Amino acid sequence: MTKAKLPVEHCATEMKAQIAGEHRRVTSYDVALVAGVSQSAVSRCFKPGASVSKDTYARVMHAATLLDYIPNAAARSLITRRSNMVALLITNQANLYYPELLAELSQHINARGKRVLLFTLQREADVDRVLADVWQYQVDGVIAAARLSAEHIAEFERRRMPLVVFNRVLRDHSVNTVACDHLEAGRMLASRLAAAGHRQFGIIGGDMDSSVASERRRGACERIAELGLPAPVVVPGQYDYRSGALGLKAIIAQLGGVPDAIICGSDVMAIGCLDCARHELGLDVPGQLSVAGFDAVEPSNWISYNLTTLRQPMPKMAAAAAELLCARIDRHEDETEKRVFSAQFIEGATARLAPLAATPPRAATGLPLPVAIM
Amino acid sequence: MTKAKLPVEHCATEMKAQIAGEHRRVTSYDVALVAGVSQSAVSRCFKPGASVSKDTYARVMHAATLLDYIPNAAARSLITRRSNMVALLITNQANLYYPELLAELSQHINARGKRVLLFTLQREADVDRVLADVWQYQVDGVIAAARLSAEHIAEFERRRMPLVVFNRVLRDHSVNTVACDHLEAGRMLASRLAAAGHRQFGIIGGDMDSSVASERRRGACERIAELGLPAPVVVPGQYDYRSGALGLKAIIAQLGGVPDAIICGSDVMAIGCLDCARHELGLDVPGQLSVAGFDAVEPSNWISYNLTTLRQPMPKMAAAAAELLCARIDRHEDETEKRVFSAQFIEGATARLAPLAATPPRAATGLPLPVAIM
DNA sequence: TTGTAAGCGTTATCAC
DNA sequence: GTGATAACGCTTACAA
Repeated sequence: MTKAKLPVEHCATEMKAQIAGEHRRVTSYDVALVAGVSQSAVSRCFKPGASVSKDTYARVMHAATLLDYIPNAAARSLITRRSNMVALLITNQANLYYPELLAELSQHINARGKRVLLFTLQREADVDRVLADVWQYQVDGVIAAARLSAEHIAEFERRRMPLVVFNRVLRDHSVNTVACDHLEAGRMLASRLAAAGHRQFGIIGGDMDSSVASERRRGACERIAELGLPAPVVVPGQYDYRSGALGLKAIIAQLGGVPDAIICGSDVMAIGCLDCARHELGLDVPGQLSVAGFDAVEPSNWISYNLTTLRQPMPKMAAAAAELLCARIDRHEDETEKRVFSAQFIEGATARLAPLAATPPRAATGLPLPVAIM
Repeated sequence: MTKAKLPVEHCATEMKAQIAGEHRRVTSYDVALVAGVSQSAVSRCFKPGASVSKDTYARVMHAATLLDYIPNAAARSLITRRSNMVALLITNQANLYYPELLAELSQHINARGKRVLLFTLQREADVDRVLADVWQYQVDGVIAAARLSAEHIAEFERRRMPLVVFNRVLRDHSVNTVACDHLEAGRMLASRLAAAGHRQFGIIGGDMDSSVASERRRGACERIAELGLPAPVVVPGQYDYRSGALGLKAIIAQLGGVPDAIICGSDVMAIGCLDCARHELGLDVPGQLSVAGFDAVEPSNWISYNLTTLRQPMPKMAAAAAELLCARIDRHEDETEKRVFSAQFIEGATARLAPLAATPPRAATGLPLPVAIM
């Protein structure tokens, strides 16, 4: 009885050897031959929801496993014009400081049946070189966590390439965008600190490469000016630990003394600033000096720091980016949308803060308070 | 005179409109038509080092830019059997704790003209599901920073898929491997601490998912036993900050007192342990208790911690992985190789250490001391 | 150097 | 439900 079943198996192993010898790949045609059906029948078996008889399906699948057959995605994408790949443009810096971003994005994209083709950028300026590669690989869409010029945007439109820009707001451009409102976050932080009586601010910005940090700085400066407080001392930073200490010293030097509060463009700089203030300069934080950052990175929550900071809702943002892109790809939605999330204030313990009642949320955005509805 | 040149431009714009209307892509055939050459001539122009006349090249390139033509990588890979894509399998945990790994790998792979197709794993066990996708996408090779079973390895061989396993040593398998010697690192740390007089150890391991942490634990335990010291108290951990504090308390509870030293499977756990010891339990580190970790993550170097730890040479390891894989892909090198790097000891200031002379490097590996050469 | 023509391994469109 | 056949957009002998 076992003999009756052998022919197929035997044929399959023989064929596998032959295929290997010819340096070919196992194709749907080979499977068809073994299964005793047509090549198109094999193709249908691998297309979810196609009409195939139970019997055909079983024989094809059996032959396929015997031959280790897997459909070739390149050939498929040639005819379907769908690669099921999404390009992700991300700066090394972004991945370094927000490693969870990649994980979240990747999960959401995979969950929608697509894969991530990764393009990491040393600097934001590398976008040019990288985009040329992106076009070649026939990706179905792009998520760009990097700054794109007007020309870049235009090229995406010319090529009808679905695009979602992540954490970079491009005004005057009709582009799908997911971002955290860093300007608002900067304003919010300045408001909360001002409300607690801080008057003289120091600001450690990000380097010129980081639009995120500069938005935060701008927001804080705007709000400080609106409140009629003394002009803050602004110094540049590189987004890293060392910049925190350097920035703090630069601010003290420029000011000829210790400011009331220092706003840092990122948590890592804030932690650098904090360590320097406490351990090098012997300052009492927050007694003599308040220090605040942005991002709520993991260490900001550690006992040694417990930093006053603002959290970007990364998981939500990642989910939104994947959703927006897939809507354009799969449902050909044409309307562009900008989803802007607010940062969440984390009180921490490195800044003196007034009770929240004194600074209602709307005040933080600089908008007039709404009239009570009832 | 401008009119003489217009026909080509005019023809191109007209053709672009038509192509868009037909919902086709711009192909090399379209370019050929505009340039007035054959399709194969266009193909040759995009193949580096092909023989094309200066004139033909210029006309083709002109037509190509007019039409926004870019060769289709899917079609190319179909015929060349090269996708120029490399799959990278990485656990979310690995990316979270070693974000620079991704950047380094990506850079090296891009530098060799290949792209990274990213497959992130929630847990190491997800490898199964993910591998099925990997085969479809016709990648040229795979770097796996995840644990692979013997069956997985066998499948790679059956499919003749080049593979480099990263930071997981698979004994009894002929597989290209790049790793840090975590066993040795564990032994080294135990040796250095023992040499400084620590006798009673506590060990906070990684969870079962992390082979890295368990190798480290095994190495430390081995060495402690060899030295005839009391058996260490070993408690599990999740690789995160919280596990450090929980682990410390569990160890103290089991031991009925504070051990001489605690070895943590990762820096983040070590930092958690350190914060708990100092700020919660009021212990003097390293006066009453030594704490050490592994990895030399960025925060370990911050003033507040200055952790005793061991660094994996990540940049070198990433470079080695890319090199090994590309050698197999591009030069069809068949010999498998295991490149194992040693971790670098970072003294830090959270453990009491004896001067190095007392523990020469070879002793740390458990090998007999070499006879002096001179 | 250039053009012709035969694939690469699928999916899609038809008749049957 | 199933099987021919024509794409998809490219590379690569081979002939000219």
